[in-house]
Amino acid sequence: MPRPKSLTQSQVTDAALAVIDRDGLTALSMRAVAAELGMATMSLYRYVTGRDELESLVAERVLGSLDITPPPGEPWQEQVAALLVRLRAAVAAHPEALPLILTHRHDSPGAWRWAEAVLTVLHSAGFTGRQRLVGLRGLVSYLMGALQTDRLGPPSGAADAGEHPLLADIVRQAKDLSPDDEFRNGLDLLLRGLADHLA
Amino acid sequence: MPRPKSLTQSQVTDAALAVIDRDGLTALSMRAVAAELGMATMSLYRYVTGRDELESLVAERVLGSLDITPPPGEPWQEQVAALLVRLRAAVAAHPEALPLILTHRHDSPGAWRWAEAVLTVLHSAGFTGRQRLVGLRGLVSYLMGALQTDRLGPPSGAADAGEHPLLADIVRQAKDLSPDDEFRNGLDLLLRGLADHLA
DNA sequence: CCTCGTAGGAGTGCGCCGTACGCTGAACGA
DNA sequence: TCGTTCAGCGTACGGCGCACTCCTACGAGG
Repeated sequence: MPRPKSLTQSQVTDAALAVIDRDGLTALSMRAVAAELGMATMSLYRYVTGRDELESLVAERVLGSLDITPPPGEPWQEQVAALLVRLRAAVAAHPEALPLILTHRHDSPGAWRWAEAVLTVLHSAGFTGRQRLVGLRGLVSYLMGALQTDRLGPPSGAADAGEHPLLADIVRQAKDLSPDDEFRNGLDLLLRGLADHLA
Repeated sequence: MPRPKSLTQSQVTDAALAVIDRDGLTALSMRAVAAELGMATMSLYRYVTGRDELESLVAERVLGSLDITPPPGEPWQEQVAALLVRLRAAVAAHPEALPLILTHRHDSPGAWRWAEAVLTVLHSAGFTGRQRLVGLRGLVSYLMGALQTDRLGPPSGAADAGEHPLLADIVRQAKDLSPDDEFRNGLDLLLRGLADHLA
């Protein structure tokens, strides 16, 4: 009987993500999202209980869109790697939203589905429950840390070479290694460690 | 000639860290720090250029207090592990300050000294420049991610067992594994991968 | 076709935040 | 004693998240 809603929760979420991508996470405010939609600030509260829920929705938007079917016919290492690379890509598509995703990854259905997929691969590969625990946590920690590192960019080069020659060398070498390759190399370290455990 | 300062920058930093430890990072405000010191808000600006500098100082307080001498006579794995465990302990002593530390770790002299120490161990162990790059970045990413994971606590158990049996199993098993042991186990995965590279 | 209950958009205001600016008065050399 | 300098602080401003209150206009019952 009454007037129909003119927006959906999904549209509000999109607007929030657009603000974050364009102006950064610090620019995210109810006022900014409302402006993005051409509405009054308080109108948003018809679709969302508050800022916290809006943040959850943004995180779930990113985490819930993952393809969690591991590439068939590959060894378990490649299947795990593919799942990690996909998650990394999805988050890296919205680098400014990273802190939100880190905060909400423990109450996101999308993140649960992804974790279950990784665990399924490890289970099929023959890892015990304890090994799966250590493996998943290690992989996820590495991924989250790597995303954070990428987002901050290089160490600003302020470390002077005289006092920290090896660190300066690292900064120099990092220029010739793409973030994607670097991530994959670090990931291989973990996968190698896991394979040793299996044997 | 004028009235002497009644505080030091260090005392202001301590007060900020006290506020963070007691009431959380969101409670950190210039007003709160001033109240902690029994001063008016604007008095703080005599010691600190603004909130940003205060945050840097807090991060440096944590990162700059690290013992960076690796335990002598141990194999390189144990030396690297010790450095990582120490950094983890220092940050975990102020869990609420973690986001600050993550943000400022690239412009912190204390963090540079620590990184140089890790690289020195890897260099002595015979790793090439490229291997040191991948190794350090992998180790640091894992550490940062693990700290983040610990801070968030367990996955809130909301993942229902029916849909995600393996994940539910992980949550159950995690209860019997202390965060310290879990960290060390994940770290061993990386160290094992590194050792393989060396051979 | 008219009427009217109600869903929902918009305005206002409160209590926080960081911080720019300007005043007051204490401490010390002359 | 006086002058100078600067520590400490009061005020004010613009921005934030959010609670509350009005007013609009939609669409079903008669």
